[in-house]
Amino acid sequence: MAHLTRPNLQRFLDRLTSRSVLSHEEQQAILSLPGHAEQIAANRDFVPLGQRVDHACLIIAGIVGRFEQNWDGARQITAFHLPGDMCDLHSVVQPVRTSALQALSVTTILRVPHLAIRAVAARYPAVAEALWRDCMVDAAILAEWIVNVGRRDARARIGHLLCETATRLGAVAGDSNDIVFDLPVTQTHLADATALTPVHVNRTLQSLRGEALVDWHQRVVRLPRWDALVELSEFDPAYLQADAGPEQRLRILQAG
Amino acid sequence: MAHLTRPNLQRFLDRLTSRSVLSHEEQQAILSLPGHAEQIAANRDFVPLGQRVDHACLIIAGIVGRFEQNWDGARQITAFHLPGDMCDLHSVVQPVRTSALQALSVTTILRVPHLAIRAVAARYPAVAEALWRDCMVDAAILAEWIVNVGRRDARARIGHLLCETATRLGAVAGDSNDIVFDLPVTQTHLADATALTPVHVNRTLQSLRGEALVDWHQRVVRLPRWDALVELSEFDPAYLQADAGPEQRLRILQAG
DNA sequence: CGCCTTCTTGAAGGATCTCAAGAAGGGTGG
DNA sequence: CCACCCTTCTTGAGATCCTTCAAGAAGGCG
Repeated sequence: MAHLTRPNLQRFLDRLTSRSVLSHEEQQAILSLPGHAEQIAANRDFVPLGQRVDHACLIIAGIVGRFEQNWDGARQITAFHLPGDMCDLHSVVQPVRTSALQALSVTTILRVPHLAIRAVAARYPAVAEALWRDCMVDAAILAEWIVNVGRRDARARIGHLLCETATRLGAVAGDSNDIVFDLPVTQTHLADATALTPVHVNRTLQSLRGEALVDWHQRVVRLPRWDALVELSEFDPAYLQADAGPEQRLRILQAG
Repeated sequence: MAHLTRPNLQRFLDRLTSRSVLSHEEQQAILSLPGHAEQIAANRDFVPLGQRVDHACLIIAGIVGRFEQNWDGARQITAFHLPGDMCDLHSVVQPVRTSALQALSVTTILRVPHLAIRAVAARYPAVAEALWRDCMVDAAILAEWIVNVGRRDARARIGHLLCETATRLGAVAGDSNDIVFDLPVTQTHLADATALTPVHVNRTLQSLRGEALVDWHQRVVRLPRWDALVELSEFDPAYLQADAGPEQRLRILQAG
C-alpha cells in the first residue's frame, strides 16, 4: 500500500509548504510517512470519543466533521475537514480525544501512526514547527466559527460557511464570479455546523436560491454571484492564511 | 525589571509542566525569558488587528478578551485569557494577527519577545512541544465555545462560561460546593462572550440568582450550588485537560 | 457633588424552533 | 426496468426565546 500513500501525502505536504519553508530532505521525510488507507461509510464515527489514539487521519477523499455532543443529543459540528487535511493533527501532541470525527459522506482516509509523525517531527524541528503552524490555522478557523454561530443571522451564517469551504477547497481561483464545487453533505449536516435546525437551513437555502446566491443540487454547490455572497456573509479570507506568497512562508525555529 | 519577570514566568511554567514534562534545564530556560511588564487600562486594545507582532503577552493580573469584530460593530469574544496565560502564544509561530486582544479590566501583562521564545523552543524541542500542546488546549476551549454559543440556551450558556472560568482559575478545589472567584468583567463583556445581548444577560443572571445558582456582585462571582450549576450547564471539564496527573504528562518528541 | 459607566426594567417585535406530515430523490432487489 | 424503501428535502402553522428600543436606577470615581 506504500506506493499509494505517497501521492496522498503530497497533498498534505503542499498544505504545509504553502505556509512553511521545508528543505528537500524534510519534505522527503514527510512523503515517506507510512500509513494505510481505509474507506469509511457516510455518517460513521471513525474516531470515537474518549479513547487514546495512536494515529492521525489524513483525508484523501470525502469530507469529515468534527462533532461535539450535547446531553440531549443536539449535535454541533465544530469543523469541516477536507481532502488534504490531517484532521486530528493535534492528537500527535495530545492523544486524548475530546471530540469525535465522523465521515459526512463516503470518505477515504489514511491512518498515519503517531510514532512515525513524532519521529519526523523530533528529527526535523522545522517539520514540528510546520505542523504546529498548521494546527494554528485550524484554531483560527475555530475562532471564526464562533463568530459565525454567534453573531450572524441564518443567511450570512450559511453563506459564510460556503465561502469558507469554497476557499479551502481551492475552488475560488482567478477572478471568476461563478464558483462551483462538490460538497457531499446533507442539509442536516449543514444545520449541525451552523447551529440551526434542518428546517431553517432548508428555508434559508431557498431564500438564498431565490436571489441566485446559492444553487445547490445533487451535492454540487454553485455560487453564481460570489462577490455578492462574500458581501452578504462578510467573508474575509484572511484568517485562512491561504494566500501566503512565498515571502510569507515561515521557518523561525532555528537553534542558535 | 528582570527580577520581576521571573515569578510571573513561574506561573506560566506551572501551566506548561501541568501537562508536559520538562527537565530542570528547560524549566530554567523558560524562567529566564526576558520581558517587560506593562499596565493596560480597561477596555483597551493592546494588540490591535492586522499588524505583525514581535512579542507574546503573558497575563500577570486581570483578564483579557480575544475579540473578533463584525462589520456592523457586533463584537464577539472568542476567548477569555486569565492570569498565567500566554494569551497569544500562537503568534510565536504565526505572527500575523487575526484577532484583537483587549483588556477587560485593568490588566498587567508581560511582553515577551518572540525572538527569545523561539530561541528557547529551538534549543529545547521539548519546550516547543509543550508550547504546541498548550496551544492545543486553547483550541479545545475554542471548540467548546462553539458548542456553547451554538447549542445551549442563555442560562446554560452563561452557566457553562462561569463553570469553565472557575475551573481555569483554579477556584474549583476540593469537593466544596461553594465556589468564589474574582471576575472583573461587565455584563456587556459576558454578552460579547456568550453571543447574547447585554439585556438578556442581565435577565438571565437574575433568573440564575433567583435559583441561588449564581451570585455576582462587585465583580465577585459566587456559585453556591456548584453541582447544580454544572448539571444545568452540562459542564464537563475534560476538554480543559486540567486534571492531568503526573502519569498523563507528556514528552513525546524525542529524536531517535 | 456630579458625571459616566453599568445595571435594571418594560413592552413589542422578530428570527428561529418545534412538531408534523407530505414530496422527492437515490439506491437496491426482484 | 420497475417497485419498494429509506433517507433527504420541503412545507405549514403555532410557539418561544431572544432582541430591540427606550429610559430610569444604581454604582463608582474624581
